[in-house]
Amino acid sequence: MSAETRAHLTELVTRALAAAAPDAPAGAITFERPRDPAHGDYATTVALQLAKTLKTPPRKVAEQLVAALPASAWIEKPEIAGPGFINFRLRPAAKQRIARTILERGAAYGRSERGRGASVMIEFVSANPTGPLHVGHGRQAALGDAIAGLLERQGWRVTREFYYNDAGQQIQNLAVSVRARAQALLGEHAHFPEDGYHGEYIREIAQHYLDEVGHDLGDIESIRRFAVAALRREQDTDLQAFGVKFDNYYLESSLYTDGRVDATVAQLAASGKTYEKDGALWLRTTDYGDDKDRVMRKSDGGYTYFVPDVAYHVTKWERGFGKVINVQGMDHHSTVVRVRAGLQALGMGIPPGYPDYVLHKLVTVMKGGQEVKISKRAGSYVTVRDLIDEVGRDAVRFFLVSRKADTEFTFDIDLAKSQSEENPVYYVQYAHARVCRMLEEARGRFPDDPAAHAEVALDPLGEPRELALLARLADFPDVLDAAADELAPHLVAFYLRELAGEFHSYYNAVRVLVPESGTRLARLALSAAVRQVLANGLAVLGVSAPERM
RNA sequence: GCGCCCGUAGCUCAGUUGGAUAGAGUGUUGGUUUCCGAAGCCAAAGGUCGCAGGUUCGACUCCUGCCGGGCGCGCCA
Repeated sequence: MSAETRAHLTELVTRALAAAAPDAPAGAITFERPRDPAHGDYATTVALQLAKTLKTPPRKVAEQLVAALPASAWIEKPEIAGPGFINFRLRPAAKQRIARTILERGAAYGRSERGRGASVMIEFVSANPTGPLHVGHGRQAALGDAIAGLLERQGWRVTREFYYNDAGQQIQNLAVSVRARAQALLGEHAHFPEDGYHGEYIREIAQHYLDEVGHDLGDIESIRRFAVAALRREQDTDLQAFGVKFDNYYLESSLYTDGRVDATVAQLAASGKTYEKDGALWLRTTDYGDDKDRVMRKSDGGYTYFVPDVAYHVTKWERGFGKVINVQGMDHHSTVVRVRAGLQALGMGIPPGYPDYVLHKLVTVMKGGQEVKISKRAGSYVTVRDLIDEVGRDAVRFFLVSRKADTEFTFDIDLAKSQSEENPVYYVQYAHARVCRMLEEARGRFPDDPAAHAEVALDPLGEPRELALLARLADFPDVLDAAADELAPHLVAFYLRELAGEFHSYYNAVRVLVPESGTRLARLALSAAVRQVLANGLAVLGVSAPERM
């Protein structure tokens, strides 16, 4: 629903309410799109909602409201249906307007200022440099970047951040693994660590390391630095191929070197929310909904991982991000309560729900009819690179955001390959390419047609399919609003699938390039509007909108 | 055992924050191309919304209890 239409309908109903039911409690009037188009373009349930407080049957409330409704140039006289729905039907002129609006606004159609320029950070991927990115990271990358794209179009100042641990136990494990492989390559006897990284990439890194340093392995620290740098490069290359770009990389190690971890512990201790037991320092996270208290400082003096996590989120707050969204796998959900509890205990005035989390379920990968186990240590997991190489970047990105984050995702590689032409993304991209060709064809056949479709009279657009298409185009801003509010980019993917379907159906039923120029121009304008919305929607998801394919 | 998440058509999934007769894709079956892209379109068939209660004008949606699946439950990260 366009902003103008919403404002107009709200105005009409508000005036009718004031006239017919002055005692009605004030509340937001909402409109919905009926599932069945026969019920009109928009419907409101205010009569049903008010029936109880007004002590009047809902149907009667509806009748009184409709009787009091002022006349409008935008909508037909509404109908009452069922128990008391009020159904509105837009006049064709009101629907036709949307095409002009889209062509005038272009890439900005669907943008809003709801974020008011406030800063939001989206932290996602955040893979440690211990191996290539796996499909779970791919889901995070697709989700996080799409959410970032949504919020940018809602007027937020978005920062994409990648947080990683470059100095922990896992990194040490990586270095030891690489050293063992390097020693083996030199023909030396090497003890490979039990829980080491077994992937082939470890051997490659070891080989590259030897190529650089020769036979003298050097100390473990040199190996660590080399391995981390190599894996960071590989991850960056993959992310670039995926079309995801981060504004900032934050190193966990820096939290220690700049004293933030110690400062956080001291601050928590001062808050009175900690206690010593069994030689360790505990945080009373049960005060904030956790099911048990958590150790902050182990009896050996080291910190548990959630302490730097809290310190890290303090930096987000202090860097001015009033809104923070973390995109992580569901296996991290136990950290949600813990991190929030830590932030609360600091007493810095950070809101209880800070930060937001989008947790996604695991991606299971099927290949050759067998499940491929996702495990860094096993080294046999499917990487983001594998998927991109096999089914293409656009298909992977579209696919990975086509489902709600909290549902399990089965990515069958064989299926994705064999059916790649029937992927939803191809269907949507094909629609875009089809309009592009149409507009090109029109330029060739009717060189005298003005290019400025926005100036064209749109009243020839009256076919049911055209009106349905116009209504669908008008939904786009609402879809973006809902997707941004719910951090649910799959809504955009579904919308695009439906829009493309509506469009293909239209193009099969109606000829655009008819001799009559008024009709032709109006249909070309509608086509151009469809193309624009497809392009805008695909841009949100980070998927390209090809002009031909 | 405890906590969180999920359960909708054969399969993969939506469901507009409680609204009208439950929706797509895919698969199956049938139809469709002198003409702007058939990578398309049209139609049929396919349902105990996991089960049982409760809340109310009205429940796939909210509450309770079961059943099934996933994840987490360490002084690991």
